[in-house]
Amino acid sequence: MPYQSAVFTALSDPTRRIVLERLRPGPLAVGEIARGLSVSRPAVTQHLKVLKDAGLVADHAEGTRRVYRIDPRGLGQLRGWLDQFWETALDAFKAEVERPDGETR
Amino acid sequence: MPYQSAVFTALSDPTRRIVLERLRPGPLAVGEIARGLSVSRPAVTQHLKVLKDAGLVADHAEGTRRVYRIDPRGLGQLRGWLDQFWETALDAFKAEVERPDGETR
DNA sequence: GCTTACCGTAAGTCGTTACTTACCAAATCG
DNA sequence: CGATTTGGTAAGTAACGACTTACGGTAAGC
Repeated sequence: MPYQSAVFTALSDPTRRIVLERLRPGPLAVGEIARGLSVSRPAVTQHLKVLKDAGLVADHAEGTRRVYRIDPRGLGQLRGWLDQFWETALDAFKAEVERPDGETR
Repeated sequence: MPYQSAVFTALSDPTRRIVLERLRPGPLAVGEIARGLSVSRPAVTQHLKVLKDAGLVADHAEGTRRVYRIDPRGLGQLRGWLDQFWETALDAFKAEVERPDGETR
């Protein structure tokens, strides 16, 4: 099960978000992901480990290659947090606006 | 306008997420946010600056106190990213599942 | 079997960041 | 006006994180 905190940590790095973007059209092997990126292949491997621990990608062996794909679970985790937060925060926000003047407590 | 990358960076820190949680029911002054947290008040101020730069909170002066509240713009930024990513990634994911056998390209 | 391709891991380095204490400015209250 | 409350800023430190090069291990190809 993906851990919420791990999802936020994983998404905080720009390179990892680029990796996710590259996987969006479909699965890719590590070398294919690294090709065109500005960092080395081992760096990509390390990023993939973080993304995997967060439940954002999944992998499987394919001969000597290792193919990674988007894992919907991590995205679902984020969506759940956002949906819940969004709703109650917006309610509070509206209630605040409708409150008479500067009665902030 | 909140910058996408700043939103992810801001949300990556656990203490900042706790600050957001504390603001969820409604606006609070800096001292009230810091009270009960495990970090000092100046640390909270620094976190609030990061959250503000990301468009996740907004503030206004109220006498000598400074009141912070959730800013919907930052959350909207995140939601936009997630919605777009979610949709196309899930399409690719489904297409992958329905693909005959191991034809990974 | 030997070479080649592919990838994960180890170890070390450098920059960033979250935190603390100390200090200063501004508004309120007596 | 002086004292108090409130909070942002400065400076210094310690820990973390992203990166590199070097290495080892496994599957495929000749």
